Amino acid sequence: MIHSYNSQDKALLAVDCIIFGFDKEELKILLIKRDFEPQKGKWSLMGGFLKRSEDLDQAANRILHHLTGINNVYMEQLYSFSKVNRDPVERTVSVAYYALINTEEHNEELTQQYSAKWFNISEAPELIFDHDKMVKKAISRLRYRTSTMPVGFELLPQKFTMRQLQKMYEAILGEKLDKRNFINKINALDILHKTNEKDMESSKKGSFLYMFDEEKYKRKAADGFSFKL
Amino acid sequence: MIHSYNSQDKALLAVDCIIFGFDKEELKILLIKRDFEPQKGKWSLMGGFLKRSEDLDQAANRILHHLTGINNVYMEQLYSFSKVNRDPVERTVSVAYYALINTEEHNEELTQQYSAKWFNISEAPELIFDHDKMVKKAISRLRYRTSTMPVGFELLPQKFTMRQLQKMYEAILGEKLDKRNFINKINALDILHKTNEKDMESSKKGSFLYMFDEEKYKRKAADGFSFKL
DNA sequence: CCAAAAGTGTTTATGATACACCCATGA
DNA sequence: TCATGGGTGTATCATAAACACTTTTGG
Repeated sequence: MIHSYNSQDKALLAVDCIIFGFDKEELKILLIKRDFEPQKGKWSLMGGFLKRSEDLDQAANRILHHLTGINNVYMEQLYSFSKVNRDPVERTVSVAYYALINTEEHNEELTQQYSAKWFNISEAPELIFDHDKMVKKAISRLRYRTSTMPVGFELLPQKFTMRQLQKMYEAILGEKLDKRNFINKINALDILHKTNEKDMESSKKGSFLYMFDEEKYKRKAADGFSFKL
Repeated sequence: MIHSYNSQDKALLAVDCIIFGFDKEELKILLIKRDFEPQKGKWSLMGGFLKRSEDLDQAANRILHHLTGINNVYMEQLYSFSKVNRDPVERTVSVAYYALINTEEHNEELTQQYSAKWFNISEAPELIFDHDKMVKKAISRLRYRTSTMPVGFELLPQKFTMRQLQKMYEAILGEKLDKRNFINKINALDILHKTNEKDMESSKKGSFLYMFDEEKYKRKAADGFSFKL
């Protein structure tokens, strides 16, 4: 075994982002239509290459920002994909990240520049390379994550109704939930703040708006409380 | 954004292996004493660099084989570590893998060549670079994995007693389990095969040896059964 | 006055936990 | 005969799941 660094092969390191959004009913992903080879014209995840001056988290944030104009969102490293010929042009290892963003907040000019489009996860087109695998893995990780941590609020506006929250969880988990059990569970967690405001759009009666109380959650978490949906 | 591949920075891609073993009482990791710079003489994980001709899984297996002489063990990709200066010599991104092996089966000549040594996880020395972080993450992943999949049998001989199995889970989870509840749960899973043989080493009465019935598990899993310890 | 969504508790079932004694055997 | 670990079942508790009616109000 040779331990000298300079005799080693180097590889291109890419970062691909699975960008999740939610639009009242369905979980969505943001895809771009490639305007460059290879596979020009096909749909793919937004990606880019790692620079010498940044780590992978920074690269993922930069790439997300390029496409959406958004910073400071929930992002998590998913997995590194490395099949030798996964990219036909050059040996490239890709580290996949997934992000949760509020679809309302992205910069539409930018996404238009990239011919990006939101797709329901159930209706997304076939993607290039191994990107379909990445998406599949991202959904599975997201399901696990949302059931063990208060992750997902990033997909909603700051103030949201219980029904919106429930629909979001249903979209992520891919199953219907019981309304009363859901509310009981969420209330038992005691990490939401009920505002006095009502959302009047979805019904005549109106429904109360809630906010995620991150500080409260952090205090409880530090105190040994463990989130479990 | 530039899409040409050849204008991009390349990086060294390393693979580091967290190698877990179990010796009747304690969860252990196999560490090597570095005989090369940087940090010569310090303890570290076994690692190596990705070659052009292999993917990360293959690299991890190759590296594990180099140190232990073992092939075909349970291995799982953990996470990619990429802090810009994590390796002082050169920009290196390291993909961590963890493996579960039966400590009885490794090749001691090889491990001696590398000045490798087994440490109880609670007594392991400080490691170079970010390897401590890797180990911590590996333990946490291992705990999750063992409680949702029949993973861990790899740490035991093919035939094992209920008590050994329980001790193994206790070592991984870091907590004592109730003997009766444990056996009830394992039996309810119905994925072990009870042999007629007894292990006579640990007691005068002797205790029955069991084997993991992988085929049975696979059939059940394909049928929607989900492992839950 | 009625359609449409909001809000609200209790009962039942299931799974998790706690717990103690007899058995077999070699020394 | 006794010390050591092996083996076994039940009762209780906690959490999850099932379930239906009343309220509000804009049209």
